[in-house]
Amino acid sequence: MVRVRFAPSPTGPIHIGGVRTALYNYLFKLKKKGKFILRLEDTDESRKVVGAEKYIYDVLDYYKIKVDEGPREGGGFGPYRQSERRKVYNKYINLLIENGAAYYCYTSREELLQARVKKDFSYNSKTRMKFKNSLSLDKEESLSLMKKQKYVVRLKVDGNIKLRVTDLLRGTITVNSNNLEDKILMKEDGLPTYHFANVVDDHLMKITTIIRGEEWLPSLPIHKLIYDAFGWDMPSTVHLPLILNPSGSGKLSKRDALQNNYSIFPIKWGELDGLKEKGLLPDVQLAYISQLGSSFNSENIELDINKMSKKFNLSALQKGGARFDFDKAKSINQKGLSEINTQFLMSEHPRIFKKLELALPDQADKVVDLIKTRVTLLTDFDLELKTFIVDPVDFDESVSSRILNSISIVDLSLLKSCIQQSTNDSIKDDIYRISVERKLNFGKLMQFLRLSLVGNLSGPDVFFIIKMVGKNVTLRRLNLLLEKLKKQ
RNA sequence: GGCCCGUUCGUCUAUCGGUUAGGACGCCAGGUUUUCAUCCUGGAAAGAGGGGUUCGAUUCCCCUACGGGCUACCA
Repeated sequence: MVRVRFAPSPTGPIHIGGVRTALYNYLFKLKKKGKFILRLEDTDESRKVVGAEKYIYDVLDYYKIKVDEGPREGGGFGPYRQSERRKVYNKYINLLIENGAAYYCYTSREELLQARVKKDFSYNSKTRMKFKNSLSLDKEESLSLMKKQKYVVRLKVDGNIKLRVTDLLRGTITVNSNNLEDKILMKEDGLPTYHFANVVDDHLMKITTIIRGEEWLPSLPIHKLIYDAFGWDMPSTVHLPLILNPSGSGKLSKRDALQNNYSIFPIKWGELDGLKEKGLLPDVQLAYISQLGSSFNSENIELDINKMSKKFNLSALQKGGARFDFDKAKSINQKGLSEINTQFLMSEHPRIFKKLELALPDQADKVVDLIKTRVTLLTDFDLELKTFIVDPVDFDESVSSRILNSISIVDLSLLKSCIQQSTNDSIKDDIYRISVERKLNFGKLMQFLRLSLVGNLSGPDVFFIIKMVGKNVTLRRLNLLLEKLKKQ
């Protein structure tokens, strides 16, 4: 049974990199018919942010990623918040101390800071005896210090050992243990560090495959040593390439997103807009992210997460970092919108279509049916729907003056009676007949009609607009423009 | 600085030693459309550099360069 985990730390809004980690874990779980575990890595009291846990759940709900076991769902391997697992960590750290794989360290933060002034300093097999710890002191001294002051627990890493770790994506990585530190496993506050909690929990929660970001690759040898110290098998690992800024350098940043009007967050966080607010459909976000840094889902893009999972394969993953490209996401969104079920779209985003439904209760779905094929982002609907909701206030004067150069206001006014007497289906033919009879440019007449309806020369088919808003509104708008021009 | 990972069109990627190096987004041109958008057709555009191995290297190895990550009692 495949068991994967998504293990964010509730220190703020998760961003698109975290979403991708969650997505790949979820796709792998679906494909393998396994379990998806949510574990909150909240061992840093000082960095905990109120609302961050809720945000994680909101985001998973938004994407319809279902958690099999987690803080809210429960499950046989809980608790699923690391802050609630102190007893577990205490038990296992004692095991390591007993078998000599870990030791107590009484070195203060200040002393460490001082030691680090030398830039190549490392707390390891070569230097540890210079510090106060349970290896350098005799038993009584150590015990009395433990009572008197705060201490941490460190992993005892033996020197000059050739370590081999294997990553499913990157193959075997060899590291000399001299390059590793005696990492802190338990902090002064009695909570574990990431390295320790992660290993203990992954083992206890029977995680079979760890899929996480590349930033964890350097600590993999440390984790391997901890597994070895316990005599546990290490789960397989996949270290995903990082998502990089679209331009410039570095991993995806909030700043770059703000400057270039996109977002690295899924949904709103405080004042910060998410990709949702930027107008991307949730399915589209996932589909785009799924192909970032992999060749997966790039041809015949699949938006349905269940169908996506059938095609999913770890071998499609790329090793190099990938730049985020909002334009590509937009293009997928455009396709997604044109194919989406209109009723579903309208019910999922009531706020966008509320005014339209009030203005044209009977025609709203027909309008949306057409407009969804014309827009790229959800946020584009506002402008496109406006024509069907309110009369235009401003008219493009460069267009009206160009038309008046070849057609008089009197002739333009003929459009009114023409529309008045026509049925919806015959308007086009009737206007064409007038243009022939009066030797008027048909194109210009059409432009004028469009100008009156929309305010400029863009927008959907003129006769579609007339059919939707009705003859009365059409005539009103035509009048509005004619009156305005007469005054000039 | 040290350690680790990486490097194919502007961007995301295909290629598992022999290809006119393919696709997608973006860009440019043309077509369809009464307009705009869509849609259709076409175009420009890539193997970081240097050494090997090989009949042959984008593909395998080494070096350099460049990019990225880690280097906390943060995850």
